[in-house]
Amino acid sequence: MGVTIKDIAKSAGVSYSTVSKALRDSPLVKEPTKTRIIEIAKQLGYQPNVAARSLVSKKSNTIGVVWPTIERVTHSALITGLNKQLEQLSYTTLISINEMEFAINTFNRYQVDAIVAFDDRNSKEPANSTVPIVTYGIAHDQSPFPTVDVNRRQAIRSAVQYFMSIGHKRICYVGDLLQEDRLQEEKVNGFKQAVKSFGLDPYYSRVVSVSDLEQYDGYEATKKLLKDREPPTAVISGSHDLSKGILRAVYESDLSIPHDISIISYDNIPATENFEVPLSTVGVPLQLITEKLAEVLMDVINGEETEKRIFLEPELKITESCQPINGG
Amino acid sequence: MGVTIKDIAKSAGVSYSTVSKALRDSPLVKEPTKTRIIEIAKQLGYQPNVAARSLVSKKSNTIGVVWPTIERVTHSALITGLNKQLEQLSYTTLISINEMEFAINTFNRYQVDAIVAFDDRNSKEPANSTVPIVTYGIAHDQSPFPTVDVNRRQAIRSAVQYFMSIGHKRICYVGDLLQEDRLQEEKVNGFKQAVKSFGLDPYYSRVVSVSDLEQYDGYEATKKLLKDREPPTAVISGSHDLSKGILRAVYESDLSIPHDISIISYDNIPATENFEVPLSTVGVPLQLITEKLAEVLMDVINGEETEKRIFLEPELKITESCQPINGG
DNA sequence: CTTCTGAATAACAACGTTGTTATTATTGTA
DNA sequence: TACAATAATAACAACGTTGTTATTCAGAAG
Repeated sequence: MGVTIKDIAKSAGVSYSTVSKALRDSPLVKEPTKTRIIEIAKQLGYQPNVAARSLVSKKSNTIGVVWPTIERVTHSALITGLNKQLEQLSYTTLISINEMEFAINTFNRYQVDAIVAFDDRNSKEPANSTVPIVTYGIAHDQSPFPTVDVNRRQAIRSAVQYFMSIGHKRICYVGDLLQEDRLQEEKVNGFKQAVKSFGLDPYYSRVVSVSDLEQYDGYEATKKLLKDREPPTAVISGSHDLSKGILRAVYESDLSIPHDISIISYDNIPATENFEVPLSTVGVPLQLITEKLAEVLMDVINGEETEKRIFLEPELKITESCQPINGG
Repeated sequence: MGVTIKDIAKSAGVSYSTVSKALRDSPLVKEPTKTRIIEIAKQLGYQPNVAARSLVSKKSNTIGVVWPTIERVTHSALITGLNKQLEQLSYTTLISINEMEFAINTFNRYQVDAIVAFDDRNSKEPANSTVPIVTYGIAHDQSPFPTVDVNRRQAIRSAVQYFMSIGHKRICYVGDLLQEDRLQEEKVNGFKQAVKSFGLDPYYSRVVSVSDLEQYDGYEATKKLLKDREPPTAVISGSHDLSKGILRAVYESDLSIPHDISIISYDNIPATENFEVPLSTVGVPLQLITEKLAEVLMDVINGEETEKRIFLEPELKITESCQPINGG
């Protein structure tokens, strides 16, 4: 069925070891022979057998991604980016949506070179794994593997701080998820902490809950929020999708941005799509995250020492969606 | 690094071939020896090396899923279900989000036993693959691989037919996507065809476009729709999420379901979550799809002949969200 | 007390590849 | 012309596993 180097060898009239070298572009094979062999391989539609190759070389050039929460969209953009990043390093990405322990066992059997695990709320400590693991998500101290994480707490804090610096006193955060979600919790905590340490009045500067992170949830929450006697002058949104809904609700209430309300959105996407007003954002650009992840992966593969907790610092990108409180 | 059967053999004082047999539960090994070996294997944390195993057995017990459009949520529930289904057949699922041809090459190198490819609008004919392929999506005739598909056209047609049978004359379909998406097109075509062949007035029974399939899009479209002088008495929704928005918009307009408007939603989920009124649906239950996919996969793996085009017929589930036009 | 039978285990080849070592062909030099 | 030295290719072992074949050993039968 599958065409092997032996088939090519026979067809080219050389030994199979020569074929192997030719295909790996070894200098030990004469140039004309090499090109002839490569040509034949292409003609026969040869695909190297990973099993055989990784059996002898103990390398598979593959990264396994453990992603049990496929249904939550959160990480899909990140995984897409990581996939691209790794492709450039000539690694192939395989994804398992099974439960963490099972997935890790699978990848161990497959001898992938490293594993990326997305932190799940109910993930047990990944069992004994021969393959090195890198986790992404909330860095908890007990984890024995290097973790790459975004400093979400700091992100929201920066946003609050910025709003205060331009005179805002009533700053709300939209995006508290009722269900347990550590990533969201971090942001909420960042906000509460900031309110406290900056001495804002918690009556006006409060957290608004939503049932999910989609556009409609932001819309709904903001509608309610704007009915307050004294609505906020600045809003921080917990996600890009929420922001879309927030904007919609603001416009429907015949208010304008930034004149009546300033807004900053937590976001990983660098340039936000064409809204009426370009949206200010705070967060770590996706590419920075994937680059760091790829870097750490290469480190653990090459057995190099890595920092155990890597916190990526968010960037604040201010556009016309923010304005000083007494500037209009 | 990895512990092999030879390590176990040494530790148990037997030959490695005996270990292999013991772990595969062969009757050629005496019971006490067997249990002793298994015990040692467990202690050492042995994980069989897939590379070696699939090299000799030419089987990997793995199914590859090609899913380049990870960012579109459409198929995530389906893949989750398929994963479960295959797990029960003791197959492992691996996913690649790379472009079709690349992904198929990868899976060929990995010698997966079969590949499931989700039809992508711009998928070229999958190149020469040693591994059998099953596609899911719109069945186009030129494809040389078995295809499993849902008869979306028929689904929408059934809904129209049902509405007519209970007296509705003004029936709208919400869910035309502006971007090219063959799955959506099928539904729209089913609607248009039904309107024509059933002799409905295309002025009142029309297609409403949305920019995406999310809740807010349904909300927005319906808001506009209800402003018509003569809005429809029945609405067919193109997706579950759209339906949520449609319901919301109807209620906000102080209309009631089914008194003022009847609604049927295209959906793959059998029992729809707790809305105010349980939602009527038409579609093929997810489980039926995954079962069929798994079945076809097993067939192609075992080299059995399969039907080339498998169309799953949708089911209509009517609840209180529908009512005869002159019944209230 | 041999010889046979069958159970239990050991030894070995094979899977497709890579890296190392051995062999042959080619060239340059005395 | 003979002999290194080197280039090009061939042969071979190894990776960890499975399935087949060979060996050992106990007990049964003669």
